[in-house]
Amino acid sequence: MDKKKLTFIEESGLMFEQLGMTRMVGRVFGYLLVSDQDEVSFEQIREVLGASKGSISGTTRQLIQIGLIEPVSLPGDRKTYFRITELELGKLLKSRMELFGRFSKTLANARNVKNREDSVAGWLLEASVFYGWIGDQIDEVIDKWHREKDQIIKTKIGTKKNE
Amino acid sequence: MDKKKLTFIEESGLMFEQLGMTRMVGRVFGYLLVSDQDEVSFEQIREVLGASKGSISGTTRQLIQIGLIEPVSLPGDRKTYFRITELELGKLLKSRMELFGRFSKTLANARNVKNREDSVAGWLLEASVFYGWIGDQIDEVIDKWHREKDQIIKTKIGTKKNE
DNA sequence: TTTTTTGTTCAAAACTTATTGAACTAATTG
DNA sequence: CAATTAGTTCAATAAGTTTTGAACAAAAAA
Repeated sequence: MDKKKLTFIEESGLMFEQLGMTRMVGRVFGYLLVSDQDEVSFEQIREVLGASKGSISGTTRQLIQIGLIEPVSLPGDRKTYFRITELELGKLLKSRMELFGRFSKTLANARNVKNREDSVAGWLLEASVFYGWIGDQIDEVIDKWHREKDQIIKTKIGTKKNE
Repeated sequence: MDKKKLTFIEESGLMFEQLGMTRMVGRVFGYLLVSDQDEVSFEQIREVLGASKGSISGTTRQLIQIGLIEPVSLPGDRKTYFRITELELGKLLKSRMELFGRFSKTLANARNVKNREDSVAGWLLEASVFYGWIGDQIDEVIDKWHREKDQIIKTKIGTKKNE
């Protein structure tokens, strides 16, 4: 396997780790991203990543659960293959934003628990409104993306040439 | 200490854990949020949370580093006190969005590593543009918040009464 | 200067999470 | 049906992280 690809796979592992998932999740996802095949077999993943069957089994399960990859089975072939789910963009972001929604609720709750209307209480009110509001705003931005993406992508590629 | 507050402190711990920080970080922050004092001493935090000095020392350091709390010292008092930093809203969100910026770069990089212009490559282009673009959009949304927050908060409180 | 207070540091312990590997199940082939 | 292949499960282990606690440093008080 191409050295560049292996490097990329490790990078991907580290990135996913930073996003709160495991390194192995990032590696498997990274491998499927850069593979030159449409789908890759369980055994091939295990071999390239040098991991155990148990590890690949658990990791692919997680990735399927998150929705980042999907299993593929072929007639006349008992192996399981995997491929990248071409996610609707914004879904991952939306799910991350839900964390902020919960953060917002916790902040609102903090306010109820306080015995004093001090400056922190004022800030808590503002913050809980903010994090609630921002969720809706981001939904709108994502809608805008779907409406205008062709234009946005064209523009982006255009400007890239002049960098 | 109020039972409601202790419950809140634990909730806060769990939430911060989910955001990728430690439980103790969440607890200290939670305690400062709901405390009825403007600032709280090191020893008081240690006592309420039933943790060691070493633990409080490391945790407060982290929280200061993130910018969520700040140390306060008083003349004629050798103790260190801590209080919530009344963060400009949106800063936390912005720093989280930087992760998406990096995600975007990683996706763009994956595209360079591939030897084939397949459907995943197309998706990678779209995704890397998306995650770059969304960062700017969110900056705009945050600016909008600062311009219109008074109105937004008033509206939110108004609707809350009718829930 | 000696003592006390306040907080820091860091090695060890406790805990948590990820990974392996061997035994197992399910499905297919011959 | 027996043999083979593919993948799962789970207990044991490895790896990593957090917390403690004892020794230490800094600063103020006596």
